[in-house]
Amino acid sequence: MTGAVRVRYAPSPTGFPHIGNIRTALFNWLFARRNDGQFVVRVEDTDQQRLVPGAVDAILDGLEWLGIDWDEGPRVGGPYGPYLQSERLELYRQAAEKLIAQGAAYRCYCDRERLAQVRKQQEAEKRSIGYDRHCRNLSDGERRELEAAGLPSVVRFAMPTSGITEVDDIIRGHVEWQNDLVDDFILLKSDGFPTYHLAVVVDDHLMEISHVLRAEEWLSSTPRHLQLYRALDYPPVQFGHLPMILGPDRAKLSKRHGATSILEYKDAGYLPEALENFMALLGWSLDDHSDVMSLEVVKENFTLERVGKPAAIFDIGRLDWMNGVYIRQMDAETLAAAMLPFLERDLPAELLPVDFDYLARIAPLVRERLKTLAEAADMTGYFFAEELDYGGANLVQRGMDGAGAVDALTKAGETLGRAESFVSADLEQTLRALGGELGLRPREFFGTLREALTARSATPSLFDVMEVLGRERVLARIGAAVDFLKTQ
RNA sequence: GGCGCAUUCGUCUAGCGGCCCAGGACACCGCCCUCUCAAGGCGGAGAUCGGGGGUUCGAAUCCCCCAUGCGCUACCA
Repeated sequence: MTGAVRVRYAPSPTGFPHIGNIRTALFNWLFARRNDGQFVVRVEDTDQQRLVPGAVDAILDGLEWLGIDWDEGPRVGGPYGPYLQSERLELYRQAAEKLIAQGAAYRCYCDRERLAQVRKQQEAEKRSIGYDRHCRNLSDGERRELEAAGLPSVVRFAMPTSGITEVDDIIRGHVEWQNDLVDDFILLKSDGFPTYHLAVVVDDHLMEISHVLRAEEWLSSTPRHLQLYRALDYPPVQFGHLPMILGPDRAKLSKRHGATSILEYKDAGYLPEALENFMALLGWSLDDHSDVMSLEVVKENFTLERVGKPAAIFDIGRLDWMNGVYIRQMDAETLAAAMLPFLERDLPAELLPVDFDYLARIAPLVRERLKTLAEAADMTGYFFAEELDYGGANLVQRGMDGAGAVDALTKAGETLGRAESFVSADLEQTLRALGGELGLRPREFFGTLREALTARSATPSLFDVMEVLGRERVLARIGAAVDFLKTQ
């Protein structure tokens, strides 16, 4: 890598950042960190009409949640600020003026109506090449007249009408376009705001960005940017167009694909580590066998050479698996702490606050069963409940009858009441013995006990559950189950 | 319609001329473990490498054509 690496993530606050946007941020960050470079965040808020309130914070909060830190940008400042394009309008205006002065850009007075007309016409003739350059060849006199009439105008770039523009994209390789097929795009809108094309080139230059790593949807705009670099006499950056991330329907990721905002993944119970690991593997790979790896490992090994070209389809099932892997790696305390906010959110209010020490003993029992933290309340609710609802419980296991179940539970209660140890392994031993005496199969006996203690058919190991519940709760629940059976 | 990019199991991918009649992972199926559910272990099915031409002793890997998908084609980014 020659020269200092400075990359940027330049989100537009016209919506909430989805996996694709964040993956772009992640790759830029990875590239910066791997190459001892700087990572800049710049907000591209040049579309005043489509601004979404709160989007900037959602983007920044999302990055912070993931631990993607930026060296310069909103919230942290930096020597190349401001980092909000809406506060840099003068810079773009100057660039546009300079281009006009040297004949590389011109004012265009065409209104939307005429533009629509031109488009319609071209469509009918099946030759669409964008703006027809109507205002490009206006005489000075005509310009003065239009200006005097006070007509609103935009500034358009005068694309070369011959030759080609070529780029050696770090990821795509050599790509070229015929200049006469690129139309005279708008630089400055009539409201004085720049378009993306002008702003991105001016800022990337002024902020001394070395590499532009962005999604592939921008590849088609690259000849425009390259021509702008040339006209402005800026040394061009290195471009790298990242593969897109598509929804399961193979279309560009959007709201209809479920969770859109990165923060929604947080609420859905995904761990930042898992999400990052998952995203890193969307378009990048380390080798032929590594999938679960820490961000640290990804960072150490991240190179653009190993970024793929084909678009990737976002498969939430794989994210679920990855999340489960990371949950299983957590120790009891950490998992409990991670589960806590979800329990506070999802558990019935009367069961709060949650006793953290109790939670920390529950955590290991559900650790290998959780795919997301959002399942925590559902999976652990019975530990906290005062009373269980046996309405849907299967207290009488197949092969037993009601009387047998009452008998089994009663005997179990008596035995447990005087058990010396309430530790899982000991409980298992005594209950297995009791089950044998009662002539019940483990499946029947433990199944009935499980339902009595949890009102569920699937739980962690019965004896572990009993140990954590403790003798008092266990006896109370067995008693309640017996009462329930007797009133049936 | 024009321009551009892409194309290996359903999905994420490995592969950069012979190690590949294609490897790993998720999901799926079966078996084992087992008090249920998971987790874990073992095994299975699943890709004629989009199709067709070349180049080469030899191609998933290089070239050409076609098809398909996606992106751009806005005073949106």
